[in-house]
Amino acid sequence: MSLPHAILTALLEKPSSGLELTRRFDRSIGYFWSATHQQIYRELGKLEGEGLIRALPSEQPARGQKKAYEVLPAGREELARWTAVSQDPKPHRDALLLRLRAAAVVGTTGLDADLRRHRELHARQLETYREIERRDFPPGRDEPEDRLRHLVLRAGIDLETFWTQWLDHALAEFAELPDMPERQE
Amino acid sequence: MSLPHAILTALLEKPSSGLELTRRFDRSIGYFWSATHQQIYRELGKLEGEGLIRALPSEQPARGQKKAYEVLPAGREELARWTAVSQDPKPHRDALLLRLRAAAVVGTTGLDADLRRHRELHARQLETYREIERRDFPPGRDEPEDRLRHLVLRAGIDLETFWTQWLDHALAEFAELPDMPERQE
DNA sequence: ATCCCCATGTAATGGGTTACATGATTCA
DNA sequence: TGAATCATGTAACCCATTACATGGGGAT
Repeated sequence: MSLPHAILTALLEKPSSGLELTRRFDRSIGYFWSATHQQIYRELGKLEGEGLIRALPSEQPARGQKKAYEVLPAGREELARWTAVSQDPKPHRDALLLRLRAAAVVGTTGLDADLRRHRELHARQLETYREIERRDFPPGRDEPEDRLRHLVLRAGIDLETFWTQWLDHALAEFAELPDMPERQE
Repeated sequence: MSLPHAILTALLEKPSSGLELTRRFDRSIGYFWSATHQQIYRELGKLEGEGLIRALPSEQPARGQKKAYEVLPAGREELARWTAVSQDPKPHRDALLLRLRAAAVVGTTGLDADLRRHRELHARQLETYREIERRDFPPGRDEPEDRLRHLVLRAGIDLETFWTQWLDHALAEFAELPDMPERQE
């Protein structure tokens, strides 16, 4: 139940059309709450129906036409309410860890290539985050909003750092391991 | 598409009934691939239909009766195939980070209490992991299967360590922040 | 007998993913 | 005018979540 609130946040930061939102979900918000354009359009329709946002009164709302939305006061209130309310952390799901556990039973054949690939993906994401940090949070500025957003970015940086290091560790273990073909018991 | 493979792994480690599987998902496998008993029963039915597992031929399969399953050779092959195949990492979704970003716009009221709560939950999970490590991986043993499973546990330990530290950091920032009521712009 | 817990399920709902459809604009 | 791209959507399917249902066994 967080997609609508992700959209409200993004729209408060800057009123946008569906496609602009989609692009911003690919870049920034989506780093910790991903969404496809289909989800976004569906949700924009719902939010408008509930009176939390409205289409900016400009062009004709025909099919191929841009339609920008802005947040209404009710939407801002809903977001503030949701932000303040206590929520339990969702249980994780990590397919790579699951595959390692499976590999302990059926053998590690083929896994290390993918571990290397994941390592590179995480390293690249880490580099992306560091660029954003250099660009958006140069030393010196410290408005409260900046500090909060920087904190979020820091979580991303530290998580990607963890994963690259852990994968290095895992690959080192793999190098020492006997090949572990899948043994029929 | 990983739940069936999580179940195959668990059943290879030890043939079990639906409820036993549910309990083990609550304890160990579920730490990185959670599932409820409804999901598990549904999936057990599917896996049996596909000929990947079978019910152990023992008791009568009446409604209130235990029914244990074991993995068939086809199931082991499917798991080995899935383990070896390259997979893209799924995009994350983290509601807490999203709430922080929302807080940068609508104010931080009420958030720090929940940050503290999350910190305690992560600290407790970390303690659980450390106990498992002491119990299951005492110094000295290093069968290949153990090293893989230990590697997975290490990921859990390091992730929880990261979160407790990051939340400490976040709470320290909050303490310094002006109260940031939600300002209407 | 009744109550509670164990064990296996069914049904309804909702969100996410993938594939496809349609109109508008731009450019060769 | 035809192709490519932008922009907004629809539809179908799958998976996860929540609530409920049913039967068996043990304890008081």
